[in-house]
Amino acid sequence: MSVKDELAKAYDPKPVEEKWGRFWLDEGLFAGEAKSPKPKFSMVLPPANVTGILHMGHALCFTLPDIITRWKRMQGHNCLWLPGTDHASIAVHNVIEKRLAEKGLTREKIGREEFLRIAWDWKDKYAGVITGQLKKLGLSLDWSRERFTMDEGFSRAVIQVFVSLYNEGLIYRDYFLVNRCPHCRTVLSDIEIEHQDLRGKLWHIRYPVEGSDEFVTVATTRPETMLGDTALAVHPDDERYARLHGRRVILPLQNRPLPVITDERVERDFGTGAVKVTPAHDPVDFELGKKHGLDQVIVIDGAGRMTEAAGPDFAGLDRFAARAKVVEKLTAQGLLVKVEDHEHAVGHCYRCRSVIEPHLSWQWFVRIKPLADEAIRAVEDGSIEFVPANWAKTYFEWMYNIHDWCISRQLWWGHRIPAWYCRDCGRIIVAPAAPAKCDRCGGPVDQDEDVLDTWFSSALWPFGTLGWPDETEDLKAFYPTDLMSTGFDIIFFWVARMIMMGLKFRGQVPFRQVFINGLVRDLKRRKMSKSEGNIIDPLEMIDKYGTDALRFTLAALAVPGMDLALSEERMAGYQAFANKIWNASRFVLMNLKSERPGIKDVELTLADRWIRSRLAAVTAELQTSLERYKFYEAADLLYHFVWHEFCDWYIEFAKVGLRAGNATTEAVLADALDRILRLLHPFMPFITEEIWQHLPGAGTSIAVAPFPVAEPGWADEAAEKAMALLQAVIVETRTIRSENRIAPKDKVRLIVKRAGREETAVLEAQAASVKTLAGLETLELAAGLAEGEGLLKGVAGPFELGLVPGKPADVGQERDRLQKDLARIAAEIGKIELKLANADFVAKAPAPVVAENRARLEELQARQAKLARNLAGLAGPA
RNA sequence: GGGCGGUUAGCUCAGCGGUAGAGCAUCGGUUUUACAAGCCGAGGGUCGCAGGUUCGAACCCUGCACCGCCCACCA
Repeated sequence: MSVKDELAKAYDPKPVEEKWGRFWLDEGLFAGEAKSPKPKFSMVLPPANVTGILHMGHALCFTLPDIITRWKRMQGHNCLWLPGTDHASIAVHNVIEKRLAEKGLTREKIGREEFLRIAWDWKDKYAGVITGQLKKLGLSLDWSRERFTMDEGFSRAVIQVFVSLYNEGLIYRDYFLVNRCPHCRTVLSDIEIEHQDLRGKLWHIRYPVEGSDEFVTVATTRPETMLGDTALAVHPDDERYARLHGRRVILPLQNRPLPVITDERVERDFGTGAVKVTPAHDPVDFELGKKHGLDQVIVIDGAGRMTEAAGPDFAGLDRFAARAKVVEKLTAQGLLVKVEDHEHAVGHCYRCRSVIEPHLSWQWFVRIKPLADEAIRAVEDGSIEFVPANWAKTYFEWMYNIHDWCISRQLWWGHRIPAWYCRDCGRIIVAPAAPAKCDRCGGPVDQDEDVLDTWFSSALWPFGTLGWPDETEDLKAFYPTDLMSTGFDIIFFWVARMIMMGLKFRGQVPFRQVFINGLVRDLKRRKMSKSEGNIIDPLEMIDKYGTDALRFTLAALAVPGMDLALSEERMAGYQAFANKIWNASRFVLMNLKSERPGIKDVELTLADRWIRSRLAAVTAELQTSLERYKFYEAADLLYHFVWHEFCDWYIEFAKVGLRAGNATTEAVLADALDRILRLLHPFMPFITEEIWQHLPGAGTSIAVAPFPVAEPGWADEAAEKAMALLQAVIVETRTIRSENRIAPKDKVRLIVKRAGREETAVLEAQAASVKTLAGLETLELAAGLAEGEGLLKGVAGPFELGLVPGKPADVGQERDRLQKDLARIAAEIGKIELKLANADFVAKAPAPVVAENRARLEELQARQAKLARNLAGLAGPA
């Protein structure tokens, strides 16, 4: 491609994204190398849910690490970023079972085998949707290593982990009260339950005391569970109920005698101080039941319907219908004392939002404490670092209070539990492959019907994807990974478990750092949700504003760990930025001959030296920001530098140099653009690649071009000071013009009173540039400004300016402005004088601070004097 | 009940001990040959409240208020 190729007048992202997206993949630029002398940088992408559709949360969570990866790659790292998908068992079940239901079918009717066939078809068809959408984000993923949590190798890893934990006694089977979702028809772990405060009722029910006319009143939020009561509990020291110790009460509706037990866990102040105990349907009661040896009567089944044990009046009823009927019957029998409003937390399924039912059943559990202890240590000793650090607290809080993890699910889509039960002797065999027969009695065996929690398999993602349990080259080269980027909502679900499993099975942490990004919200700070209708769809945004604009927006809003408020306006702003880059590049390319001229130091103009000095500084600052994952800071830095320094000042100065035929300025311009593109590339990969490829001497791809380093020789304090001086003169002149309504086409004379020798020399040398940028007819240096000639006066740094307009100006505005300025300066002077008058300040503040204040005071006083003179000059002739 | 975060310009947010910042929005000017998705200029804030530490506090400490999350077995 040659420089002569015209760039379109406005940037059109679509063809560019299409072209380079394909190019990067075709060239294999993002493939990690198992054998490489370069330092490695590896990450695994949080596996995308196969039922998923790309949303803004993904866009954020993936764009930020992509910035890091692209940056590392350009710095010469051997980068691997491995993508993949997650089988998402409950979500897939919900989708498929809903479809079956539409045809009047259930999974039980079609059977396990047929169901799995449908699920695999479905997965093959739809997993591509999410991965296709991921590709549109321009992520530098190594698709040649894409994995799926149920692919052959990964499944082998899952089974091996299960077997090995079982053999070590870290996985066990138990008859336990667990959470069950009646809708999804599976049990769930504790963290899959979302507690929500609901306004409910507290029903007060009288239980007759056996062999007397007395009653005891208990309070409950779930009257239907009383059918399964097996005791009544009071606090041992509660004198109100001392008379009941050792006696029995009669359970209404069931006419069953219940023992009265005493336990310190009963809160005397809550309700009536007497509590019904239902070991099969309440977690606390379950424990009380175990402690006191109570019966466990199951009155609600796994589908949320009342069982035979609930009695003929209730059997078969839905739990909520049963509640109404229980209340009705109690009322009829005069046993309902009162009903109070009562707000309390109710558990809901995190997938379908149904009310959770405590459910007594045989399940598999991970004995988690030993794993958690190691995982806690890894964060405590800094082997793993949370960014921002305060998320470690959340992690610790959960880890210290962790409960055993229920990992069996009554579902079919997933990794089937590798446990077999002997039909004859009941022996449990846990093995990687099906045993032919019982190894104890030779009887036939049946495999456990359940599958494993999806999170059990995703916990192995960082090493399972790299080939474990085989000692592959990839595993050796890329484990442990360097960074994990994810949302705080899955710290417990996923991050903590990866740490535990990584340490257990690799003896090493799965990643060095965890970057926690915030939630994407709308401008009113609401969570984005379909029902609210406030979704900002990333694909739609890409379509409207371009991927680069979307990425830059996300980066610019990304304060580590903080939620961000996204708006389309913001994206439009960064689309404009992309366009600005585009046009600045067009300008540079238009002025560039087909080969880049060399840079001769002696030919460097002041502006050339200045932009190189700034470039060096910005490059260094960017480095710091990225190292700390301060994406917003990095984005802001680049935005400001490119737009307000490179475009607004340097290009304008360079025009003067170019007109004079300065080849070095041409070269500096091209070199600065080249560097700017490379600095921007991690944030805006597409537009930077497109433009960069137009530069003479471009390499294969900007994605593998070296990331700029701050050139130590480019820092140039003198140039920065001189530029500040020129900018002050130019801005002051423009302000005077604007305030006095001097039309831009009116060329004015500017008279500058000479100041210090060096400063005056700078101005003199740069007169051509100043004239162009300030729109001057002439720039004259004088020993003083004539008074009373209707000069419009201003102050710029050490200079006093006098402006002579072609036409007489409206001086009223100017007077207002001067007066305002003076007032402001007087206030500031007052503040500083007060400070300096304070003996404590002068004595105790560090010397440089005091000196700074003195200098500032002097400067302000000088400015005040000049402005006052200007005002007086105005007042005269006006 | 425990824990975490927030409160700074109209909006969204930086700043976290020494002159209050950005983007957008607002107002005024402007078709200057890279860009009107532009250019030039301007206005706008006792940094939630009350105490304290300090020569000095938006920033550190204490308390309070209001918002938002997370965890939790008062039925």
